[in-house]
Amino acid sequence: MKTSQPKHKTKKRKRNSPHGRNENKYSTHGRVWISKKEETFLGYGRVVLLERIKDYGSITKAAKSMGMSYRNAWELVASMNKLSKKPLVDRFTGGKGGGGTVVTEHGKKAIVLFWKLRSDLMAFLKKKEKELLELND
Amino acid sequence: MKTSQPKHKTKKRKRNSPHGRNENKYSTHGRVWISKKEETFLGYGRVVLLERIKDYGSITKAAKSMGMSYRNAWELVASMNKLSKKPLVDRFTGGKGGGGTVVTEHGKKAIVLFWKLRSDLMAFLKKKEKELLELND
DNA sequence: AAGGGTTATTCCTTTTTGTATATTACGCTT
DNA sequence: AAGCGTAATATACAAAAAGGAATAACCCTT
Repeated sequence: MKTSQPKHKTKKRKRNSPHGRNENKYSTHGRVWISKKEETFLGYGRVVLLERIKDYGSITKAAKSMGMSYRNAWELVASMNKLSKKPLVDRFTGGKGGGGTVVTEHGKKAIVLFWKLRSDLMAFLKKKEKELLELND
Repeated sequence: MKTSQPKHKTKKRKRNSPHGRNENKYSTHGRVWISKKEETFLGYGRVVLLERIKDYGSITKAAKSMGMSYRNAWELVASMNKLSKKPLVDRFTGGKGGGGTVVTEHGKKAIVLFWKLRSDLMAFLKKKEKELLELND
């Protein structure tokens, strides 16, 4: 899964001062989202939710798996589908297993596209963090 | 001032569809901030506040000028100064004019540095927005 | 000594946000 | 026809965040 943590710690060493104590360094943070008509379409939480739905086939289970209330999850899904010309998920109620929700092909493309956007942002932030050294004097 | 709007509309033409109606296009948005020890140090609102303080020499007037409560502004200033090794502003109470707050040289450098970070983010977002065309099919 | 305008601080109200719970509809399964 | 687990929806409650107002402290000016 895109959002899972690596199983082992990275070998990269945390930079300490030459005197051996940890410094409080400035760090850059950022968020990106995609919107349409002043309304949020895709953001980090929404895309994670989409992935969980893809994994579980159910809004209920997806919401529970990430500690989110069903109502909140449902509202996010409704908003995303409303703003997208082609739906990101197909929902059906009743039937085998009581119903379910599946991510469409278009939804999967949206997921990939957002992760690309976000990883590029992360690279941007990492690069920019080095420019903050002048604040540390 | 960095945050003021241009006096005249830009000549750049808004892109319409070939059929003449305005489309609802996807747009990218983003935010950046600088933090230290999991606490926000500099963000958009904070830096705008710093600039207003630089212009007015007073937290009270700066806050009023941007529709912010004095209390909120004071808390932001206190947080920024607390997190910065060298203070961003010097505050003095009583005296000529009742007191005041001035932005230090280090504070001015922080302002410039943050605007550079943010303008680079804006350029990044503008570039990334073109990659969203595949969502518009 | 009084005034003025600012910083600094506290208390309380209001607004917003999130959560918990309950109910209905649905359609396949048995 | 009854059961099942889900989507869909509404209501009430709780927690948290934001905002407003009031007050004290400060020190120069007059």
